[in-house]
Amino acid sequence: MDDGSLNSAKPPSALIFTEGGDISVCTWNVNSVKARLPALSAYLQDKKPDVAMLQEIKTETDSFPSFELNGLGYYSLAQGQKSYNGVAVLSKHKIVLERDALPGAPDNGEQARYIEAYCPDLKSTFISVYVPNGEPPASAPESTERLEYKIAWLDALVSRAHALMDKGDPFIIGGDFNVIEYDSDVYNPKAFENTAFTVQPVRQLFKAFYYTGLTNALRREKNKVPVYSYWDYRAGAWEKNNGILLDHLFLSPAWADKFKTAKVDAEVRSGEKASDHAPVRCDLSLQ
DNA sequence: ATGCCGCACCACGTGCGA
Repeated sequence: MDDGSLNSAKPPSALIFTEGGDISVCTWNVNSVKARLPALSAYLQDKKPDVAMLQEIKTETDSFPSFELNGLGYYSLAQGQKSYNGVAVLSKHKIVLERDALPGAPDNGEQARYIEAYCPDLKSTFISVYVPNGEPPASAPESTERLEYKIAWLDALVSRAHALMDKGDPFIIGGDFNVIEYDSDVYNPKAFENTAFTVQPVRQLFKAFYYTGLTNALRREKNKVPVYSYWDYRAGAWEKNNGILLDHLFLSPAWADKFKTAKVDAEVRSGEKASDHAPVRCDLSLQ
């Protein structure tokens, strides 16, 4: 079972774990792992993150490109579904699957939005999350079903964070939270007023992550200009810097103590066949 | 802004994303 195709051969260039070094972790909504394979490979070779949490792989678990990524020196674990959603964890160090669904999720994990991987070398759990969008479909603009699903999902995620915090072991949650925490996180707050990204219960649940004792890596940086991680493909959003900050890395206390830097690798958004999200990356000291 | 763009799929239109 643990020698399955998704986590099989030892990567040829597996990084040797060195005491006292730094490690780098990132989260990236790739908007289809297959369409993004060239850009993803380039990014992994450029930044060499030790662990990458991916969202919107948009493919089934069995068709995740684990062999290609293995060739780049990464183990991978994926939880996919056809066409939509799907999450994965890549790691230069061996990882084992802990959970492939969020405990207490409103649909019992029918939508692939959560994966939890444990890394024995780093003695830490890494969790990739893709929080539901929550906006109603165009065909039923008044419906609140999706928003209710999002709220229930976020509520379950906060509960999971509490449970992990109670266990006391190090962990990092990375993902596309689909929440606009502050008005300054979006180019045009007015346009997102009273949407599933900003409504009070959604923002409240985002704040609840801080109350569990988690640290938002990007917020440790004092940025003077708006920092975004998503730019719509449409209407020249990237060129106009019409972005939104949606992607975050949450660190458990042990990791927060080792925080060095965090940033959005925004230049990735301008690359060939780019995702509409850029990676968010954090360097951590192992000392 | 009803839309734009890019992605996947029983694919040459439709649903979805944020």
